Amino acid sequence: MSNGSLSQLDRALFGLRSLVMNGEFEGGQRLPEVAVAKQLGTSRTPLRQAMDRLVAEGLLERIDTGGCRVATFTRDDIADAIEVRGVIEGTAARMAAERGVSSDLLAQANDALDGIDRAIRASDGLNFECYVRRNAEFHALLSKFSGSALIRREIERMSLLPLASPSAFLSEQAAIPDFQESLHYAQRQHRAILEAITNREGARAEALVREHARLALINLNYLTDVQPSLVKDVLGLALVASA
Amino acid sequence: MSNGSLSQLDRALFGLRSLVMNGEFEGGQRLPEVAVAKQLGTSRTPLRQAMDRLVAEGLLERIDTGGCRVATFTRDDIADAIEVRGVIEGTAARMAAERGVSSDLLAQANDALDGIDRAIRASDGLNFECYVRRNAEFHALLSKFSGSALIRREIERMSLLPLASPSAFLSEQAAIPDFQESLHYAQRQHRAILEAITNREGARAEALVREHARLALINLNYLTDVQPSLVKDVLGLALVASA
DNA sequence: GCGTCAATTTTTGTATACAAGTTAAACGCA
DNA sequence: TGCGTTTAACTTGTATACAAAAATTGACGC
Repeated sequence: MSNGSLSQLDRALFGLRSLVMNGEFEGGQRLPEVAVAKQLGTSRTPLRQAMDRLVAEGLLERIDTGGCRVATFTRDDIADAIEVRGVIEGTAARMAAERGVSSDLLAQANDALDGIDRAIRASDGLNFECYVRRNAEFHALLSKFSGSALIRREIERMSLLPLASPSAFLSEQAAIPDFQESLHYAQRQHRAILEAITNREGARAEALVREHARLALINLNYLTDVQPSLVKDVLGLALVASA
Repeated sequence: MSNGSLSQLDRALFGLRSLVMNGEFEGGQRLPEVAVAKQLGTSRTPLRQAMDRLVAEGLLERIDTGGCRVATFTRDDIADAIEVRGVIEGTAARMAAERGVSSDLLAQANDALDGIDRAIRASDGLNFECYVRRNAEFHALLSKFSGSALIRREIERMSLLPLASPSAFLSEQAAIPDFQESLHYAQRQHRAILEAITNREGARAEALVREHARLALINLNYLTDVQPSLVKDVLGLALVASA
């Protein structure tokens, strides 16, 4: 059961999540179990489990009379999700500062930030793939810093919501000049966050992380207002009403 | 399916949650599906769904090789859960202050607090049942104030964790004199929170709610340190290691 | 006496059948 | 034509059967 090959449940979970995120279903549409199960090449039992999990993730919602539908999000929903993610990440940073972080972990975070510096300042332009990887690494370490499994789980949870994750908008904007400047700004925030945690400045760390999270919101607005042509490529944006 | 009688899933969910919360199973014990299903008088299918939901709630955890076990909590876990609940409730309060709350909702909250006053100052001593009801009402309104369905859901989620809810420790301590004084303190915090929200003082509202949430932590410590005889009656405390 | 391997038993993961409920359509009637 | 009712098709909820995997037991050798 725990071997390399995926279980039917995992197949159904990944498959359905991908279908929904890519906007294969109309927002608000009911998902008939038999049809979707056939589409995913599995039976109703694991599909049903997958649906339950996606309901818990917030991607689907239950219908009173039975079954599930695809959830729809307003722009305000996305903004709230980003804000809450920032609030919990901020709590992780504050806890890290208050409780202290091992020098080993701090060094790992420094490494990640050095990697981001190299990715940004590469002689042959931005190494985008490397930036995304290192950025994810830094945020993962941040949630680890808290020392609380609960906090880590909650941050992961919030990051599963469409467009709420720290790297939700990265892949679409690599070529936009304005955006490259924004990466430098983000990196300065990263450095400040790590400094605050190292200096045990809890309130500062928390405030910085909250502000840092708002970059996702800024990117969302920039994308829909200035570069609407890219909107169709952003994973999960199809679920946002009138976007 | 949506009639008055409970579905098998609901029966399994409520039944299993109650069994686990009451400590009917050893912490860390594996839950064999067939046996538990028989105990709950249902079949494996709805029980399995119920288990999935309890895993999402954090009450059970999945075993790599299959199945579920009862989750165990350290005192630090409880403290973290209370802190995160406070942080999110605090965010709800701050958002309420920033975005503004309709006078109708504010009036309802005032009513709830008036009810708490009456429950505390009743001529024939504390009306405890009334206090609990009104307290829950106030906290429900607080999460509603945010105007965000996401925030409301997250607060509900955190309150499901054992001992993290705003009324987790109330029922056990009604007879303890020290505790009655603590109710007055809590009520002054309630009033201050509502005042801050009314005055659009976001930072103050957030800080007050965070501090208010810590009452749960104080009650937990008081209970285990000063009144260990009551420990066995507290719902969910059986899941806490060495308590 | 203890560790290791094999066989057995238990337990889970998955598919499927069936019943009960829900939605949609067809039909009749005003 | 519009509306209410009945019927039909579909969809979900639940139980159960079966196979594959894991845990347990017991035997055997060292």
